[in-house]
Amino acid sequence: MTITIKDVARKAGVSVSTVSLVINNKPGVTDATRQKILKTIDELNYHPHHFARGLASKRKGNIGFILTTYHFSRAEPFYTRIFLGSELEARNHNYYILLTTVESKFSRKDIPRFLLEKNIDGVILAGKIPAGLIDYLNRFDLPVIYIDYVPPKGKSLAILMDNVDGAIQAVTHLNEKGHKKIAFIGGDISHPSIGARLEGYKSALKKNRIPVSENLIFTSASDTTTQSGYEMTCHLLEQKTPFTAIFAANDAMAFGCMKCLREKHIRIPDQVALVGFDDVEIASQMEPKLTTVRVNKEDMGALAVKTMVDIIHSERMLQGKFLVPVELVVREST
Amino acid sequence: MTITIKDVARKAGVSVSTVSLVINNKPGVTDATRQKILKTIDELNYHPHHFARGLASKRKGNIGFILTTYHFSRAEPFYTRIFLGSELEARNHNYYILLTTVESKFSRKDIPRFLLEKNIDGVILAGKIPAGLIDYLNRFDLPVIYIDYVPPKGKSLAILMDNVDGAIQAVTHLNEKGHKKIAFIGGDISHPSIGARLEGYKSALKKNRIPVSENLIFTSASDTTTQSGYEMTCHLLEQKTPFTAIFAANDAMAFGCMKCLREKHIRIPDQVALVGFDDVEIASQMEPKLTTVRVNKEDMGALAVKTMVDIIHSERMLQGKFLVPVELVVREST
DNA sequence: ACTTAAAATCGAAACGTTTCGATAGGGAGC
DNA sequence: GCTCCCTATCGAAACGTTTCGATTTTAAGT
Repeated sequence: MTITIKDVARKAGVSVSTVSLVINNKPGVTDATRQKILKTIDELNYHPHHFARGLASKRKGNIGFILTTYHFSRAEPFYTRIFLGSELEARNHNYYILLTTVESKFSRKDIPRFLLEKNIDGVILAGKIPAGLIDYLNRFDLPVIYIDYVPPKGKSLAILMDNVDGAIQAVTHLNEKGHKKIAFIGGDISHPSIGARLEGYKSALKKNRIPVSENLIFTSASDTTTQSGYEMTCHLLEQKTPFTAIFAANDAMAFGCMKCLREKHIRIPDQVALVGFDDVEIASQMEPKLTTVRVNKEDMGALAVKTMVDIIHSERMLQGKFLVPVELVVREST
Repeated sequence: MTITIKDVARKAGVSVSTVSLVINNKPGVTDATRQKILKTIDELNYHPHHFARGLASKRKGNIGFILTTYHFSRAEPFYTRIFLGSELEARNHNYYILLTTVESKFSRKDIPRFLLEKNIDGVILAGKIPAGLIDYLNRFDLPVIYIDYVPPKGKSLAILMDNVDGAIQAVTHLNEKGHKKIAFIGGDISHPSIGARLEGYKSALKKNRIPVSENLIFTSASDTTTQSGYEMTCHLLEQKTPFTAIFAANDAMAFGCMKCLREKHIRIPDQVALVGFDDVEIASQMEPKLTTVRVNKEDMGALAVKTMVDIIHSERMLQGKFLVPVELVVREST
């Protein structure tokens, strides 16, 4: 019933092994033969049997994709979009993505089956992943790529958004709009992304010969929520240090800033300009629409897969950090 | 390096085929032998090779899951959650879910690879799927299960939320709160879910001996957006027919109702009570928090997989509609 | 204890590929 | 025309299971 490589070989008048060479794009086949086989494959509508391939070769043709249930199912489709980019890119390379979620706290019952069955050529981890699982993973010599997260210890390959550059773009933009007194509303500085954004903020100020004033930097909040953004902004206002713009460490905090400014009847952007970071879905639906920094999420996912395929084929692991460029989206708040 | 069924057989002192029987839970093995083999499997930490299994048997151990890119990546994680339920359930049955997205308009280039390679035992389609793809699918004799969608023609098996019952619950709740004059704000009646909700509305009124007044039924909008909800509510108010409650066909429209009522300084729930449908993420964050009807999305996904596994093992296709129960979530708007 | 049927266990082929050592074919150099 | 080599092609083993017919064991009936 199903069409096998034998059918192709017979119809094309060659041996099975020659067809195999063609399928796998290997050298050592005359161009004429190759064309003939390709034509036959097309005519018969032949598709190699994934399982048979996986059995015979050591390659699995699958890439694992792990994220936490929380990250996957929350309303802001950040990791969902990253996955989407991965899936699309994987198709180009004829890989399947095996998506699985794990709980935020590690449990041995939770170990993805594709790991137990050694059913993948590599694994992509998106977002923060429980340390226990990372430890478990490191026991295999499987290629691992992190997206938007760097494990605290050990060597790794991570794909991250360029937070520093994003902050620089944001602050530079404010400066070009004439702002000199720019506040930073942050929190949880220990989080690498937030730290990087603060770093970019300072660096942009220096580049523009604006002195960095510690009075304008607010990082005492323990998280980066709308509530914290609200509170930090109130502190900023109470303190009376003059300022004309705010760079918030992420959009959630920026929404908090908006709320506080609105309550005090301070108009955005006339009296205070505001920039966020992340470009979450509702950023463009606020009043005023929020100027913010965006990363192409699909690109991050695609880059992870592309890199993974490279690693699998070259059989050499890579290490380090890939910084994906970000882009300033100018809207009404500046 | 990797542990195979042979290693298990050797260590347990039995033949490979006996081990195979045990792995597959087949009869014809002494309990003593079974226990011994099970123990050995555990000791060696053996896991059957997915590919080899797939090759030797005709079963693939994979279930395809298709939804449109649009449905997957929008902010309201409805289908994402359904997928999550499917994935969790699939683990219990030792199936992998192969997730892929397709564009909303069909293109031959877009046919999921797992279909071309015949790499799945069945396929689950969530949400509206392009007709071209459905036609293509029907050419195989693959089990197909639809979630939250029924294809317009042909026999099918669909898992749907119980819209009629949800509407009855909503209206009955309003009635219990003392409301007799309840308006229906809908739109796009041709959409099966919306039609069913209207039907449930009418049916609940009749059950409670409240006359159905066509003056209180608004279905002329062409879609079911917040904007339409807003406009319909304005019409309702202009018309002057007295009413004390609104049942909106979905949460988006309910938000539109809220906006209109707020503009006219009509207080919710004091002057007008409001019920929505769907329980989208932000329903619980509105002011006032919206009373609405919720379906357990994970359950829908899990049910689809459970049913699929049944079909695969029994080798008999099922047809019809499975209605998943819904639940009224009472919040501040009533 | 001996026969016999049923139950348990075994052995080998088959699934559709890849891979690698073997073979055939065709020029170049003499 | 005859070697020699290199390249293109081939054949068969191997991958880790399942499946089914064959064989052995067990237990029941005498």
